Amino acid sequence: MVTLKQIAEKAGLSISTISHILNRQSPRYNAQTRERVQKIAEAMGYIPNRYAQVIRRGRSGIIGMIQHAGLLQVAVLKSQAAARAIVAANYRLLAGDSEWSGSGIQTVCATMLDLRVEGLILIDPPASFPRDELDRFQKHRIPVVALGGVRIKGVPQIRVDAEKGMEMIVRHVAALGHRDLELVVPALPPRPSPAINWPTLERVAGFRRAARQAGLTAAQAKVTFFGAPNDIMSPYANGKAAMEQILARVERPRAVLFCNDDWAIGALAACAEAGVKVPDQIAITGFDNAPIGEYLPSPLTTVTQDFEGMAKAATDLLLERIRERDWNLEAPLIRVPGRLIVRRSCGAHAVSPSADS
Amino acid sequence: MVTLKQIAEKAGLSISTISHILNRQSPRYNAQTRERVQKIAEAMGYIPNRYAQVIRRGRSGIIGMIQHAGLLQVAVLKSQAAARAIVAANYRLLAGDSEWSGSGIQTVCATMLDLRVEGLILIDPPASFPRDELDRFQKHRIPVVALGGVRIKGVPQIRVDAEKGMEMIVRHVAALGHRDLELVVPALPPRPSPAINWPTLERVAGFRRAARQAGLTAAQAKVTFFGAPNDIMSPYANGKAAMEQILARVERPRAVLFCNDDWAIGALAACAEAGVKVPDQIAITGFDNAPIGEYLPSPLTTVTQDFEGMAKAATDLLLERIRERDWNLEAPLIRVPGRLIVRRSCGAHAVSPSADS
DNA sequence: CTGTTAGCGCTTTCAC
DNA sequence: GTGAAAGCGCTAACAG
Repeated sequence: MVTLKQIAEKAGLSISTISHILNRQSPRYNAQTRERVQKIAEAMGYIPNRYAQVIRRGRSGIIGMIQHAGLLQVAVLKSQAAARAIVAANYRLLAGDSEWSGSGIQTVCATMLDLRVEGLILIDPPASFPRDELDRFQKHRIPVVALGGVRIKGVPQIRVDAEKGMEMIVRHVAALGHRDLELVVPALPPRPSPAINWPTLERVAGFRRAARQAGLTAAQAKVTFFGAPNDIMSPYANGKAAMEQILARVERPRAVLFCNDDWAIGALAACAEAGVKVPDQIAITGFDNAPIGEYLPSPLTTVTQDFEGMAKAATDLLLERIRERDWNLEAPLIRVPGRLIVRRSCGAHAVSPSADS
Repeated sequence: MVTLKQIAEKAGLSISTISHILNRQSPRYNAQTRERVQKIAEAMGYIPNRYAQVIRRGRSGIIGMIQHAGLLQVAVLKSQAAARAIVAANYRLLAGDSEWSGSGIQTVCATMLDLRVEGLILIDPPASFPRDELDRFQKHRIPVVALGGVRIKGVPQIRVDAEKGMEMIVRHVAALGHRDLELVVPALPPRPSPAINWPTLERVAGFRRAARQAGLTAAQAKVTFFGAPNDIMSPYANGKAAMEQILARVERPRAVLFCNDDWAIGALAACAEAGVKVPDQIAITGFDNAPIGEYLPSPLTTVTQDFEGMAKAATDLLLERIRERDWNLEAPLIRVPGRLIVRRSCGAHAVSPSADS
């Protein structure tokens, strides 16, 4: 690899001069010299050694991002939006895809740490995110923010307003004349810490409130907790299994609401297998607006989020904390409202075909 | 951040001693001293400064990985498998998604270069991957390998045997009694270089050969090139549009074969919208075995790949080239056979319900 | 406008 | 067993 020294020799100048011209864009040099040096560097294929720069400058200029892209399209959308925001802020991005699991996450965090990220952004962190890894960042005064996911103590978070989102769906479904609603949410751990502020519980709250306002009885607004806690690996299978269980009952609900599109996709599969027509016999809704939702045989009614704006906000929050090194420990939770997207799966088109999008 | 110097002071030893003990696992020290030093380092939260290590050692220990796929589940599966292989080989991973930033691939490659990756693995590179970026790596003697994707000159590649895969599907579909097959493949650029060895063309070849062997006439084995060349951003939309066009024709094929599951998903949506039953009226197949394919209302018949094994092979190839710095320029193309997965979308279950998986 | 110099944190050779 | 010293590629304060 070409070094400043080699360029300096070739140009007959000193190393520091070359450094100034090449890596500091200093205007205080003779235009001719500057151009000549630039030409030489270009010709030799010089790439500044970032390791040397970082070690001298004392900062890495890197922001880390940890996600679990897995199967979920929305996680990818979020991380892409965050990546754009980070690059736009003139930072380099170090992306890590832990599978949110034991050794995966350790490895990723270790890389983040030894590459000295200046800040860390978590995409949809699960409740199982290891506390001690987080503490390590805290200890080294590396600020962390979360985009989506579960509330983590000391970590500022930007996410969709799950409660309001659920309310929108319930209101819409109820307005279509559906009674007997059922909300399916992933199971919580045995003793869910109330401090944690689970989006799931917010969804349940929104569901119940809106159902009440729509004049539904408690029996007409059932909530089912399903699956193993923190199981994010098999959303389709979970959705399918949950739906199968519902379909096996004597009395079926008229509409089943899911926490995300992926569970809803599994549910659609269960319905197809059982020969149950969506939305004619049963209505299904999702949440998050995964791109594929539009391309299912029964396109999903769902709630979308402003990924770009939220990612920007999360990044800004992070940058601010990076700047003022002495950030206090209050960690805001910012809920951003989503937007209802009506498609066929809820049965809206039986009522008013023009209501799409 | 804690440095060796600080630890040395606290321990009353010299920096080089600490360095040996901590970062070289040297056994040549007094066990007591070693333990004491380790304790101190632990307590102080020491993390070796990788920038300093790299600069001294002269190698980064990082392997880069570039992917270029947002919505496609299989790209994620491949990259996760590759990531595991890289970590298992004791390298750090630097992952970049070309979609992740404004000027995309440029930015990502720049990061790869200035973090001095020792090798680069490309996940499903498109034909549009810029040649000059590749040349830059070549020039700096950084080996590059591709896992899947389009054939690139000078880049060793491991991918599924597209031709054989297609043959398997055709044979299966023909055995079910379907005549009038149609293969839909993404359009190629105006003058596709024959040197490039397009997987698409291999698929076409496999399709034609197997059709002939099954006794189908040319008219019974149609090939349609669809969409804009190199458009990997909208697989669902493309599949849907292609299918709509087919459904609009007076004479419809009995089975439509797609190049990947994502196009097939779009096609299923088109069928549902048009009220065409899959597989009763028309059979559909995909390719790649995206996890969601199993959970569609008409689960997709498809071809799966050994992602883990292929990723391992690609990584091994890369490591070998990193090791022998003077790698010659012959770049093998290794085709790994896939495996047919039969589900409902092809109509197999109408014939023999037990043939699943 | 250009060059000298003193490091950044770490590794490694070689001497004690 | 341990430490002194040189130096990796680069930056920045300061001198000329």
